Amino acid sequence: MREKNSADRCECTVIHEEVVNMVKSKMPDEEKLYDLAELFKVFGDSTRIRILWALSESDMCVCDIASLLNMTQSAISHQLRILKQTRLVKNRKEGKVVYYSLDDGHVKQVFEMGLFHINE
Amino acid sequence: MREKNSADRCECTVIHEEVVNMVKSKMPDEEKLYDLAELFKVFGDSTRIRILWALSESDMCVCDIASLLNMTQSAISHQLRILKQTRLVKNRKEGKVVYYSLDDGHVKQVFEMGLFHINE
DNA sequence: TGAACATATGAATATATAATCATACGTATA
DNA sequence: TATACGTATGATTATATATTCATATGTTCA
Repeated sequence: MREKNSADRCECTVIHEEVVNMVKSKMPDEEKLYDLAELFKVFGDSTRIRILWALSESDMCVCDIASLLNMTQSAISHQLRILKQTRLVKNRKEGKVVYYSLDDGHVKQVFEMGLFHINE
Repeated sequence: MREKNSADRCECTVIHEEVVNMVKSKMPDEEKLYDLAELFKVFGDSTRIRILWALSESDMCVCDIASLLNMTQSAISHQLRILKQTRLVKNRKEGKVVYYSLDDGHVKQVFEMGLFHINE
């Protein structure tokens, strides 16, 4: 029955039904794959990735980052919010100044994985 | 002089000029970070990530994938083109049928890295 | 050769999202 | 307490991109 519905939607004959069923049984939860895509999406923007890279070198305040990347304070602040929501960065407030830093060590590992691929 | 320009753009005083200069000297090439963002962007779509995951289980033809993911053949075909351009998948033709498979082993590693983060 | 089918693709549409702009908020200090 | 400054944020705009739709391409087989 599920196959029928799929066939309706994909408008083509299932060529290898056994393969499809096997793969379907092994696929992770839909939700988990969506979360994974969301995580990668955060890394998939050059502004955010440059912010993350910068923070892997040193904690910095919003103004520092804006200066470093030659962008407006507002643009940086918006992106930092996204990075914070994803728990990739955290911040601490000292008076008027807010310092941002990486929230965990995985960020660097994900970077290295990506560069490894590119450098081939 | 570079600092002046940055200050113009970021519309705020550089708070820690030494930090900014230090980080600036350690940042990878702009181009490399853009490439990295582009790579992650490809992973940052749930359709593409589900395709990649499926192909990590078994080679499949376009029709199989469309059936598996309950999407149209056209949508899958468009996404496969992007995955092929990024050299994440490759294909072989057998008659009318085109079989897609992962182009290298890094894909799986990148997945695992991402899931590791999510599962915390 | 013509019909059927698997796949690819250009154009159009719909939606997501990054940057900008104006402004609000919070803190230090004069 | 008024001003200056660092930061945050809602609304708008501009752009990117995922999907759909219609159709083209290429292959098999009768």
